[in-house]
Order: sequence, then C-alpha cells, then structure tokens
Amino acid sequence: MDKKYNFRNYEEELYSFWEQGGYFTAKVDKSKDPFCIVLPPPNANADLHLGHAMYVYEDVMIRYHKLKGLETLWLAGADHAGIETQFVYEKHLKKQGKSRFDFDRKTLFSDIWDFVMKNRETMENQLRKLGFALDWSKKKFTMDPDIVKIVNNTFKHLHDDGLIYRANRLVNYCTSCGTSFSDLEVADKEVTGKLYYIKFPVKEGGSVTIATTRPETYLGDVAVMVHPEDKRYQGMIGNTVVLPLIDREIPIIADEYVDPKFGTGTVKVTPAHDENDFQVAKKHGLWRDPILNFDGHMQHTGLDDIDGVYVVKARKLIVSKLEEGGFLEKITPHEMILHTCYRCGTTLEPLPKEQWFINVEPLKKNAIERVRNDEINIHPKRFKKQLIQILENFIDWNVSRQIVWGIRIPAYQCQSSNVKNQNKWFVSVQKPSSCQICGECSFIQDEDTFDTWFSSAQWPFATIQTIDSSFFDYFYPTAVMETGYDILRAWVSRMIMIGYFETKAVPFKHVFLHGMVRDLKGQKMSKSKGNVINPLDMIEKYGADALRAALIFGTKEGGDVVLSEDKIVAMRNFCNKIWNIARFLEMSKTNVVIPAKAGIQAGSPIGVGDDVLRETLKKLQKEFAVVQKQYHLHFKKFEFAKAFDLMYDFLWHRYADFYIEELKDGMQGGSIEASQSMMKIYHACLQMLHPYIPFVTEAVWKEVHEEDASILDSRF
RNA sequence: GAGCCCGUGGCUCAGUGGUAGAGCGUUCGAUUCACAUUCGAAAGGUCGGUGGUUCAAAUCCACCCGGGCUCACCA
Repeated sequence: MDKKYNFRNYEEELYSFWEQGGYFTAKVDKSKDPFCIVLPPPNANADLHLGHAMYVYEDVMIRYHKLKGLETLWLAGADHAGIETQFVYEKHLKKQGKSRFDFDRKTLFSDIWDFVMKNRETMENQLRKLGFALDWSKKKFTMDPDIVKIVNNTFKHLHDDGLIYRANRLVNYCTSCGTSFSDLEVADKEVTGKLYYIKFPVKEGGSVTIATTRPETYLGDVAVMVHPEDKRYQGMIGNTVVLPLIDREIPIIADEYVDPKFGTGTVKVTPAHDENDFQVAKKHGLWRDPILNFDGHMQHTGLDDIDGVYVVKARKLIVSKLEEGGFLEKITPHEMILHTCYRCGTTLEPLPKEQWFINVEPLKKNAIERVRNDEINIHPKRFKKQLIQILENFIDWNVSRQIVWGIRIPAYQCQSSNVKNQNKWFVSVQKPSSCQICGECSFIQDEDTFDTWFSSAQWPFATIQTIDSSFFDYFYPTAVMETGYDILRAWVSRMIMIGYFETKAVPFKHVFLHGMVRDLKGQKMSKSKGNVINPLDMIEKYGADALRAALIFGTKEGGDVVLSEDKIVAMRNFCNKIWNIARFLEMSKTNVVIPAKAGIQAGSPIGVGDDVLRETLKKLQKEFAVVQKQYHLHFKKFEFAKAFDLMYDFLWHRYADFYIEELKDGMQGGSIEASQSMMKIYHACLQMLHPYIPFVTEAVWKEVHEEDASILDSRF
C-alpha cells in the first residue's frame, strides 16, 4: 500500500466498477424489504452546484440500507425545468444577438431540446463524480413520452373530478419573460415607494382624495370605495366621481374591505390590475378591461398620448399631467412590497388572463391529514408545522405557462361557429381524432405549457410507474424524499397533494430536509458575491469523499452548512487516516520484527503482558459495541451527521490514537488475538463509514480483501 | 401580526439535567516507529442578558436583547 491515500488512483475506477458491476441496479426481490429514494431531478440546463452535492444524504441512506441487506433503488432523473431552462437558453441566444422571437415554436423547442440533452449528460457525469449510487439504467426525464403521458393523465383525472377549471382571473404576469406565474414564483421586494394622493372631483360637489401607489391605473378605475361606517364619507356614498383628464364618471361605493385608517380612507378600484380590487369589483358587479397589455404598454386609457407608452414611463407622464391639472395633492414615501419576477426582476403585473387552475381545496385537505397523522414523517420535525401551514395557505394553482419549453397542456378548444359552443374546451391525453364538444370542428390545442412543478409534483410515482408495474408495486410508496427545505412549498407540498390524489397513497413515508450551503460569513453562495465553492473543483483537488464528508461533518440536521476549503482539507486528512490504519494493520499482520525500543529487548514479550493486552481488547470491544448501537440509533432517527461525527471521533481519536498505541507492541509482537480483534473492528468501521465516504472505504476494502471483493457485498 | 430557528473558545459550528467539545487558527515539543494529510502537550469560553424550577442548568420555564427563516398583511 502507498504511504498516502491518493484518491485520483481510485475514484473513477471504483465508480465504473460499481456501475458496471450492477451494484446500483435495483430489481424486484420480494425476499428483501425495499428501500427507494427518487432523486430530486436536477435541472438539465447547467453544471451542478453545492446544492446538488447535498443529495449526498440520499447516497448515505441508500448505501446504509444496501449494507443492511435491503433492496435499494435510487432512481436517477433530470428535470426539463421549463421557465428556468428557457431563460438560460434565451441568454445564450442573446449572446448571439438573437431572441426567442426569431424562431417558430417547433424550431425553438427542438433547439432547446438539443441544448438540454447536452447539458444533461454533463450533469449526469458530475453526479457520478460525487460517487452517487444512482440506478442509471432506469433514469428518467420529465419530458420522456411515457412520463408526459402520465402527467397528461393526471391532468385529465383532475379535470374529470372537476378540480381543473379555466378562468379569466388576474395572474402574476411578467411582461419581460412573457408568461404568467403561480403565486409561489413571485419574489417580494421591500422598497420605499411613493404614495400618491390624487384629488378626484365629485359631480355632486366637493372632491375625494385617494391614496395609491399606482397612479397610472386610475384610468382603469370602476369605482371609489369607502368604508360604510366611515363618518367622513357618509354623505358621499352613491355620488359620482369624475375622473381627472378623461372625465369618465364612476360611482362611490361602500365596502367593509376598506381600512379607514389607511391613507385617506378611500380606495380606488381597478379590477383589471389588482387582485383585491378584482374580488371587490366582482362582488359589486363591476368590470373594466385592462389598460395595460401583455407587453407592459398602456392601452384603452382614453388618453391618446398615453396609449402605447410603457407603463413605467406612463406613470411619470400621468403624474405630471395630474400635477399640471392641480389634481395631485401630495406624494409621501411609503414602505411597500413590490412583486417582482423571480427570474428577471421585472415588476410583475397582475393582469386578467384566461388560464388553467387547479382547485387545491380537496387536495390540500388530504395532504394535511397525511402529514398530521404522520403517514408522512418530516425530519427534522420542526418542519412539520411549517409544512402544514404552507398547505393550509395554498391557493388555487395556476398551471398555465406561456412558454414553449415544457409539456404542452392537453386541452383543446372547440372551433365550431355555433355560438353555443364558444370557448368550450375538452381534455384528451392522446391527440384527439375528433372534437369531443361538437364532433366535427377542427379544434385547436392550447398553446400553453404546464408549470414545471406540475410534472415535478408527480415525479415519485410517475418515474416508478414507467419502469413497470412490478417495480411500482414493490417500491411505492417510496421510503424517503430528501431535498432542501427551501422547496418545501414549491415541491414537497405539491408532491403530497398530487401524489395522493393520483395514487391514493402517500408518495413517500419520510421527508428529510437538508439545509443551505453557506460561506464562512453565513452568506448564501452566489456568483455575484463571488463566494461560490465549485464542487467539481473541490473533487478535483481533494476527492469526492472529502467534499461529501465536509458537507456532513459537524452539522445539525436541517441546519445550514458552513463550508470552507479548510473543512474539506480536514476531511481529506481523515480519509488518509483511514488508509493508514489499514496500512498499519497490514504491516503488523505480517509480524515484522521492529527495532527494539529503548529499554525493551527485541524478541522479548515486548513489555506488555498478555493479561493487560486482553484487558485492553475487552475494553475496546465494549466501547465499540456502544458505538455500534448509537450509530444505528442515529440512522433510525435520521441523525446522519451525528452518526458520522461518532465514527470520526471513534476511529481516529479512540481506535487509532488510543487503542493502536496501547496494543501496538502486542500486535507487532505477534499476538494473533490482538491483530484479529483490531482487524475485525476496523472492518466494521469501514462499513459504517462507507455510506459517507464510499471511495476510500471501498479502496481499502479491496486492498485487504481479494481484488474483486466489494464492500457493497458485505453486510453489517 | 402568527409560528419556527439561532446566539457556546480568535473563526465556523457540534453538544437538551451531572466535572465545557470538534474542525481551522495560535504556542511548545516530537520524524529510520502506519500516517507531518501525523503524534504529544498548552493557551483560549462567567455557553447573549435577567429571573425562576432543581441537590445540580449551555441544556427545562418566563421575560428581555441581537440575528435569521416561514406564513399572513401590504390601496
């Protein structure tokens, strides 16, 4: 054996050995208990980052259960990542001086497809570098035809159950990305904005002053609203306001929705551009078409010089016009929250648009029950409350996206000229041969694609179902869903809702949430901050084991991980320590005669009496038994970091620093008993460490056993 | 406004009732001995504050201060 463990000589070779040797390939074996984890599919549009490396917890669980003798399946996959990917791709196009509008739908789609397939392969090889025991033979992609079929089927089932509806409602629309989002993809930004106080003349005499953060939208107002019990405005309810500059007349109405304490106690109602106004206006039977189009330009305002102007510029123009006309009373600073596009940062516009929605009420009720009853266990358990709260607050889910890259919604609109059939839709999993509404028209398919999360929500069952039904029966519900706590809302909650709806079973029995990786200052790593640690560089430099261990060592479950290069170095040193223990054991096994120490004659019983030796061995065995028990207990409780810390401390500071030093002379003096006991415990430690640092443990295993032996063939 | 988490040696963090721990850093010493990617030793903490429960509190309870997260609200 070499003096040092050189991971470069082993990692790649060992991974191929495992993969090609079928160690990661799952099969249905009813004589064993199943253990299945479906990998959260990384986006197939970029290199891996440290967030992906955190999936090491899944590898830990998979390898642990393999060593326990369970039949394990860790299913590999990739996500098409709809808007994300299209966004990345458009940046590519921009570099070439092009945009998505230069291509037709078909061309754009197939170009992105090629781009994604190339990235996907890179990404998959990077997962291999991390040592992940993924079953690649069954890998899935969210846009595989059989997955798409399942996704469409789920939509159809939801539709059949009356949980899908198409509605013209306000959606969060990004005028720059050109698509709507669900409420979860809205990034809130706290800003100090302005509150504009505008004086509206009242036809019957006097005026009312309204306070608004969006002065330009008054051009789409349908009413001015006050609280029914607000004494200041009692006499004005029912009066008519004449909108400045355009002289359009709107009523003053009363509704308890108004907070008399805010601003002037009067609210302008713009149903097409504000969710709350939309609701209130609906209640009062009021409506007016939007004054802003989907490109963010003004329209139908009643002011010729404003129509066609971009919203931000229009606001300035209108404010100065109001000021000129003496309608602007004052402007005050105002702490407010801006809804922005999580992708490009553009301020989102609430705009009325016909979209597909999922009524989540019955779905979330079931999901909450499953979580409450611990049919799904959340680890660490503090996230259980959070998940329930998230589910309780879930609102109907807009699943339509106006982008090309995604699964096209399998909904078709009847084109019959018969007025009765206007805007009639039907859902069909396969491309229909005839219109299911009128039976004769040449129906057209919805241009929109599904929100990526709609297919992701089905991932645990869709993936296994497409292997074959025996796998589904055997491995589903899956054992654990392991992912970052940041997507509890976007993903985990939806998997539970949709998974239970479609399979009438929980998609997973446990959820294990890992934390975010941060730098030494506790900051999130980001390219713009320049504090990014590239996992691939670290693997190149210190080996995959070192990186893996550094992400786990000394951390708390679900807590954020502070990662530094120093920590990775420390873990590389640990790997070397493991290597050198093996080297020592190998050397003492052969009973080499070592030079005499001062005061000890060579060839004599070397100072340590047999009884003392036995005593020490007994002590070690007792101590190790406790370690073993604790180790497995930690796994039972999903305390993976604790189990690793325990082994680190035991192997290095007890086994090596203490026991080897104590027993060294005896072992090298030829005590077979000592050598064998030490060897046995060491091998057990290798197994226990293998889930965390698979490469070095396997490398050592091969050194001390026959060449073709694998630690994965051994059992605890 | 509601809920959750965190505040421990210079730095980053483990530690949930019984004499304060690790990694990195610092100081001193050790190399023909499995490993200098090492070993031995040392310095360094009134465990955010106050009060309480207890024979005993970093650990349990209450309040406060500081930092973070989630949800709700946001004209």
